[in-house]
Amino acid sequence: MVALATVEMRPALAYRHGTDATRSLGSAANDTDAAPARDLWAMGTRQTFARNREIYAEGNSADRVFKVVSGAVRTFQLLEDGRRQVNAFYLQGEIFGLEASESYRFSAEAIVATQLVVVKRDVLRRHLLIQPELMGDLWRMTASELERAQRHFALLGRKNAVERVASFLIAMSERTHAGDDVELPMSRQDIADFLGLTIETVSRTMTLLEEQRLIELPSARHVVIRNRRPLEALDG
Amino acid sequence: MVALATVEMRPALAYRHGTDATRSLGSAANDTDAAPARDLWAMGTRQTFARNREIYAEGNSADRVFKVVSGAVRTFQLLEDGRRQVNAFYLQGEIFGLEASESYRFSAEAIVATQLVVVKRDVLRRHLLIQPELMGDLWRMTASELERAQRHFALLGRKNAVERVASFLIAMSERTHAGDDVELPMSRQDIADFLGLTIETVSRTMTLLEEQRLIELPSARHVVIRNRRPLEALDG
DNA sequence: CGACGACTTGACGTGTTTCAAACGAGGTGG
DNA sequence: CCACCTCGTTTGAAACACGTCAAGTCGTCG
Repeated sequence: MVALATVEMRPALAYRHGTDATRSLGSAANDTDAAPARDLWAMGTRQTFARNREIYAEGNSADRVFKVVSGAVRTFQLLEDGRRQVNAFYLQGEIFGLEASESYRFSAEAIVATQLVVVKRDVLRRHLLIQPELMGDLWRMTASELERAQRHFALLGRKNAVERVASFLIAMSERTHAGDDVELPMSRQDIADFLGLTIETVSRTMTLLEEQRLIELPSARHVVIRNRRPLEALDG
Repeated sequence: MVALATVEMRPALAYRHGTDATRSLGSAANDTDAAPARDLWAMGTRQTFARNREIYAEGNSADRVFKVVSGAVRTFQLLEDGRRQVNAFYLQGEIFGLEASESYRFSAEAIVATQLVVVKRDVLRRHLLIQPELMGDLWRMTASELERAQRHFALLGRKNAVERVASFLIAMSERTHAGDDVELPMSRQDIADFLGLTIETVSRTMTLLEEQRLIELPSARHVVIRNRRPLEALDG
């Protein structure tokens, strides 16, 4: 798919691929040129959501983009028969809700009490008129989501329960950048629906990893990575 | 994710979402304004690949974009232990190989004898300097890929073998737009690696669908959809 | 302290994988 | 033209991983 990003547009708003989306759309770093209103997120409003509160629903008009200030968010789809597919989790500094289409294709909920920066579509649109090179950033953000989706998809394709849970824990530990201590904001059910497993299998697998001394479980939501290498070996 | 597409850039190169990518990047329709070299693909070169020939490998510099003229292409990743995850199939008129990063994240191979239009990254880059609004098209193309990946991912998440195969057949019949007759260019192994199943399960499932009169199988690669509704019901 | 929700553990059932063999279409050579 | 080979596909039987159903434990909050 042709890497153009660095070529025709100066990376005023550098996007670090595949990792966090913190610095996208001019949030923090690389603000070398001091054009006014370069930081899109500064134009946003803050909003807090209580645990399990809906942020938007699938099918709603996609009129806002969000960035997580604190807390955690899940996006998901409900299948007719009640099965739920959790599409992604978004943690501090990560961006979600950017759609190329008219409406949201997933629902979004706060997993725990969550603070967000919200930018309205109109604002983003007006911003784009002034700064058309922002379009490149939108592209890279979507590309990054695509990469994440493809990675996740490879995981669901041909991996067993242990590999899935291990991959998940490794990914979480990398995203929270808190070393070997991982505080999970989401429930076992969330994890299960994310990994395409049942809650019981997730639980049993966690216990198994603990028995094998790969992790410790001081509490259900607190995981300590004890032996990272073999855990990463289970990953891709 | 904020629908901006139709707002700040005129859809010189309309992209039909989620379906085929034929008309993207100015190939055919909507060329209302007759700027020179508006059709990017006209600037490409043709290239043919024999069955099972590599088009590019994972990790190669992402220096070309491709459009399928005839034939079919698969993109995939190989896991260390030899397992293969087929990421996508590309049929006539569809575009692949567009990366926002520096290198290809999948390998691509011709499934059957395949003719492609190839556009070099340099050409696309130069094109973008003249026509920066093309960037919006790149974005929409990536967004469309994302949508496809997410759809596929929901499929792998929580669906059984029958549902997966049914979804696959429905999707193929829609993409080939040849009514109820679907000619499958890919092998059972390709399908299995795409759906996250084994070749035996795919085969058994096909037989099962035939026994239930939902499809006919004049030959292994030729599927006739006999009863579309119940098949679609198995889909999402 | 008691109750509720989240998580864990156990026993059992089942769908998919695994291993193995047979089948069938297409191609080659006698 | 038929025997033979090959490769992809189908079919069968058994093993296994994960799901299901059910009970129990843990932690939190009133």
